Amino acid sequence: MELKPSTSKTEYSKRVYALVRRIPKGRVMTYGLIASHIGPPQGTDIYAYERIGPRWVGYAMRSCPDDVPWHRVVNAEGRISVRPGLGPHLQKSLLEDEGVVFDLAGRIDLDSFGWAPDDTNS
DNA sequence: GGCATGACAAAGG
DNA sequence: CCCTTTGCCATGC
Repeated sequence: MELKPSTSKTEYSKRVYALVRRIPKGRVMTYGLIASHIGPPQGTDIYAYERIGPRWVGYAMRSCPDDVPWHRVVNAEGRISVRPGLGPHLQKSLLEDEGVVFDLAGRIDLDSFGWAPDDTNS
């Protein structure tokens, strides 16, 4: 897939959406994992990317299309990130409906529910 | 076209 | 466990 220099950021967002759509039901992905799997856009300092990559994913998800299962994206601690205007309640409910279990601290066991594109056990 | 802000993460207090 | 700082770009006003 080509990456036009002038629209690399937009393409990047598309990649994020595409990847998030691939997350199986009942599994979750972290921002950092998404970022590292997609890789930095052309001309991006990869060292800087390792620090801000996850953040870019967050920017992209901020205005997610309706067909993107945004609730399957959680932060590195397995915690739900609060969306502007919405409390964590909705996202938690959506995930629990899919069988995702939260521990007493309200965190997801990424070791069990975390998913990667190359996860054969999808 | 400048200024403030932020779905993150890791480290430090 | 909670709060603060730093990294650094896209987005919104």
